[in-house]
Amino acid sequence: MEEKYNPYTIENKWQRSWEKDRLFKVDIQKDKEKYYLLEMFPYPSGNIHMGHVRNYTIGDVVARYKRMRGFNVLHPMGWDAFGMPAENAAIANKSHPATWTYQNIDNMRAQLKKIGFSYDWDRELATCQPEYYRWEQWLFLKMVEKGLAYRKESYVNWCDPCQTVLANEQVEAGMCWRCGKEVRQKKLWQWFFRITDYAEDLLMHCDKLPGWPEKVITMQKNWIGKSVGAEIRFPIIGGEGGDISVFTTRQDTVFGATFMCLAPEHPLVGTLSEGKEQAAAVNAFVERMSRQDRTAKAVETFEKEGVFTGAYCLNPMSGMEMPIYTANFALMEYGTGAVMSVPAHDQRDFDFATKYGLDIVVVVNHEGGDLIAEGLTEAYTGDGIMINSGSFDGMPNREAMEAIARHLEDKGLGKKTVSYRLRDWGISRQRYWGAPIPMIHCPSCGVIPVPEAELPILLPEDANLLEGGRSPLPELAAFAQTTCPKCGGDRARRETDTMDTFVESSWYFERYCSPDYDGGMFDKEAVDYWMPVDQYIGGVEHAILHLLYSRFYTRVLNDMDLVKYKEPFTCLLTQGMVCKETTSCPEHGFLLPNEIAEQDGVPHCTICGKAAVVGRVEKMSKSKKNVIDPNILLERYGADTTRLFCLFAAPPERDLEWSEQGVDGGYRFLNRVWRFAAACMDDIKDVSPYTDAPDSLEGELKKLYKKTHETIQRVTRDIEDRFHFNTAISAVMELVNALYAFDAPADAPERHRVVRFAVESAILLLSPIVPHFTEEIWEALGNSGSILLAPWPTHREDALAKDELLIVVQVNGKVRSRFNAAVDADDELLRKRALSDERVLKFIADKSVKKVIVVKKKLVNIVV
RNA sequence: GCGAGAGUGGCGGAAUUGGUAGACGCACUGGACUUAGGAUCCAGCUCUGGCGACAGAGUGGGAGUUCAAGUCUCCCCUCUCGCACCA
Repeated sequence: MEEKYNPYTIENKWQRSWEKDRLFKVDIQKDKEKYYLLEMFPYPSGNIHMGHVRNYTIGDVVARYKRMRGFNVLHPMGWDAFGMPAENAAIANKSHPATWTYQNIDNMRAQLKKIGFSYDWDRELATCQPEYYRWEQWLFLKMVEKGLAYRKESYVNWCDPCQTVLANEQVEAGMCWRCGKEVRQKKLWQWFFRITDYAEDLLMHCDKLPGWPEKVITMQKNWIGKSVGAEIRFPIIGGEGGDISVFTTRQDTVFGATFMCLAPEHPLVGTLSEGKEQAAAVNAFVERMSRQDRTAKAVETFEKEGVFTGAYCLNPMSGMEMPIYTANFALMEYGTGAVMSVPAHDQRDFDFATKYGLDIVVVVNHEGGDLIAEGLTEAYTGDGIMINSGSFDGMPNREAMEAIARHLEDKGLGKKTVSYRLRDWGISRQRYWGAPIPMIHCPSCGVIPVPEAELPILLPEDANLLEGGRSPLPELAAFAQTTCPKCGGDRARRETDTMDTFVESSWYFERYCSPDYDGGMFDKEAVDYWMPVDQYIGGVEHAILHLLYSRFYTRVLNDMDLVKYKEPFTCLLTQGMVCKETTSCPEHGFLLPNEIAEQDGVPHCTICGKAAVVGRVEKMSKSKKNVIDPNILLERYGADTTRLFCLFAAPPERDLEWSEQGVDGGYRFLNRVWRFAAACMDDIKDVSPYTDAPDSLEGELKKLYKKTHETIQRVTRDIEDRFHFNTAISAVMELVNALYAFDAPADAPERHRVVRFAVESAILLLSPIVPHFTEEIWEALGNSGSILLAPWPTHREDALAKDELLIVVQVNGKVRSRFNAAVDADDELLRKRALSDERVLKFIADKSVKKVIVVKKKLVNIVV
């Protein structure tokens, strides 16, 4: 064993050794229990960043730990390879997205290998490969068959100059992020997945995911957003039997509905105002609303406004004539797009009614109170007793909810129903770099699926990307022009939209089970063995979309009998962000690390020399210029220190704050272990570790032996139960400290064997965390075979047994003294010792003892 | 506004079922070894008072339950995240 720890040579050595022996390759082994560990695969953006390093280190530790516990561990890695950055980079570099993507993949793969992650690289996949998206297209056709994929016209953010659809994130204050021109809402035909069919099932199973963080569960529940209420129809006056259907959760207040509000996009808005004097104003309002940025609008500053359509409807319960408005606070996407407005009991309706001088009718009176419409300054939204509600007067409103719903159903005026916030998943992207949607538009036959045998529909490689990100596919005749599979007509066109990249990431975990399978999406036997994923790890930013889509997709596969389970991920860990303080110069804004220089302990801007300001600790991001490149860490300290730091600085679910000193500390610890091992290696390399009962050991030896077993127990519990690697590491640090403090006579019997056991245990416990480092020492100890094939150590109960226990003595709950007592000391003995303790006597001298509480093996509390 | 999580030394963070608050690490201080050390080893390190033994206070604030509260209950404050005119 070298005297000095040299991370570079040993990391190189072991990475090559693992690869040569193909140690991470796994196959189905029916006789072994499987464990599928998955980290969210990266988008191949070009470089691995600290967030990746943290995510994958956490996963790697668990994978290596589970392997040592005897599981057959599947731990794959791949690339979420379709997406916009590739297109943008290709436009900027005048190259092709595929070139850019594959270069990035090569680069990032090499980086990941340098960190020593234990992936089965034989299973690597990239979602932009035709062998992958072919099966996605196949499932799309199946979903069309089942009616789960469909086409409808819907509103999108559209930029005219750029001729493209923008994602919500690309609309900044109503303007296009690229050209700065106004974005408008445009109606386009788009493909959707009917995720709303599964809303109830997705919601119900939220409570059957005990291995998921509470936070993610509630986020999913809120996103699905179930409301129980009623649908009520309001006949349009003079509308020849037509009516307006509304959704409400407060059907008890229906007698108080005094006007109606329709979303500006509601189809009735145009027809109701048509030919009336209000028509022009209504059209102008609708037009103005369509230009409003619907995502970035600040609610607080958003004023409720609307215009009267000139039409009226009838309140079916109160018989009142209600004016019909179109208003900006009515949302087409929710419920039916129409709101029965009850100003007395809904704040929005109240604001609107006050503004436009509309009637207010109180129908729920609060307990013992006397609400009158005239005196109201705000809506009363609480519970109470029904008034002004015909035969329902006097009923508690909670009861009236049920009674009115029944009444409406009996009279055929409405029905009880539920509404969800969740909307169908729009998967069309007017983009090039994605999986083509396998459909054909024929002028005579309509929209026709591509025959299965023609899959995959390849994304043409010879496309030239266009300025502004506009998709070249519609203009690429070789791709777009085709013959109709039904009538054979040659005037058919391919669908030129591609699929949302979230579709690819909704089933990649199944593909990993049999990545080369060409008879379907996956080999059923492989999926039956490996799936579901036992532990999934990734950033909380995917708490809703990716995870919800994957749960939906899995249900679709389940309904088609392709898989046997409904939930793809049994346990989920969402790791926190990697953060660092920002530093900025009053003149030059955020500063890069190399633009900061210390002068008299104060950071200065090296561009202008002014004092720089150290700002908040924030997520590492290029725009904040507080990014640390993992490559620098790998060069300066090596992979093991980098891994150790990521795990030691914070528990995984919490944010991790970058600290130079923290990395140093980790490096120092490894060196400390190394030096100890190197110093005692000659003594211990040829002896077998002491693993017998502790009886024949004494004094220091027994103490160290016990400490070793305690450490094994603590580390195992910390990793197994809760992934608290930080405390696992600190437990090993304590053991190492104990080794340094160890002071048994040089000739004590069994000395070397006990030390060997301690050192070897520490190495084994650390091996999932710092695998190269521990391999090297493991080898030096004379062990044959890789440490990662060694079994995880287990503790002996008899070694943990204590001879004496420290008993705490409290007086009135305050600790006043401590003493050692035999393990089996009974209450009476403890009581006597406590009461005769000299320090305790000081506190009870002039008082009378009221009560003495004795807690076995722990403490005595004396109440005076 | 609704929902979730968090608040512990100078800092990152520890504290099974309520039972020694501050493990471990960083920073800092002192000592040892050294030509030297920013290496290493040993020791100290919540605050206040005291040379000290020790005493008092202390887990965002305030009440409560209890022999005993960082931990349980209620109210309040602050921060972070998510959703947000959801009818």
